[in-house]
Amino acid sequence: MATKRSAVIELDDGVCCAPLLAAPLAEDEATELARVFAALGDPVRLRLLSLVAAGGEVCSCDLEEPLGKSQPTISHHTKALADAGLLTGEKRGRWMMWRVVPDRVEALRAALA
Amino acid sequence: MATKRSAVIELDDGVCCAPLLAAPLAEDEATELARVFAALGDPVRLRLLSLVAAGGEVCSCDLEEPLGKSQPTISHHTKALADAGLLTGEKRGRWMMWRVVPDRVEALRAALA
DNA sequence: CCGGTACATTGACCGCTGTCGATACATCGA
DNA sequence: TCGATGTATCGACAGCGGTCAATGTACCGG
Repeated sequence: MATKRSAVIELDDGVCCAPLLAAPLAEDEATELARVFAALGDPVRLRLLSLVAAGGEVCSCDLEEPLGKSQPTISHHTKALADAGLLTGEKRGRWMMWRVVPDRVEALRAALA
Repeated sequence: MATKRSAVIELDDGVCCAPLLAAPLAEDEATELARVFAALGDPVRLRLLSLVAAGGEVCSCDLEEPLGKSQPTISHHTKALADAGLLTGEKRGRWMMWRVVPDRVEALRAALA
């Protein structure tokens, strides 16, 4: 389907800020929001996110050990969080440096208002 | 497993308020938080939640039509949200009346701080 | 150019979950 | 008591998603 790729853009364009508890959510809004919440619906990804947040900037290689997961699994989770717009990756040399996207987290908080 | 049932109690006891982005999450905390986020990781449940929030108090029978899902499916989702502590149900006569738990939503917002 | 390193992708396995029809249970009106 | 109504549960099915070994790809040092 064509809508598969990027939930980031749509969310940043306003869907995120529609308060969940104020008015009934449209199906499209609900789908986009659910995609982001689903990205947080895994304990490994939550811990990964908090590790990156704590470190400010963390490379994938430094995540395998504390999370106790294989390298492909780490890559899978970072991709999932990046697709949800919660993480941003920058390739620096051989290392992939990850940072959280504070605006995105804040948007989620706004959606729960 | 014995820890399957209720994520409600543990979360209310403080796990919820551990800010995600401040310090690395412990595995237990991450598991509990992920359970709640996962409950929000479905578009039908998000719309259900917003419908209940908008109505203040809504019975299951009034959810089938706007959500376009069968009665067992509605029951499944209300149970999932209730298990996550986001919904409270009270049986009144033949009807099951649902209300959102604002404290729980606020706890989630706090976790994203 | 070559070997090693960091990461991404693929393929496969398996458990979880959203969905519905059928059925059971509870409650109310007559 | 009986039938009707609102929910919950069960069984089954299909698709999604987390996991890892194997492999591919990009980058660096020598």
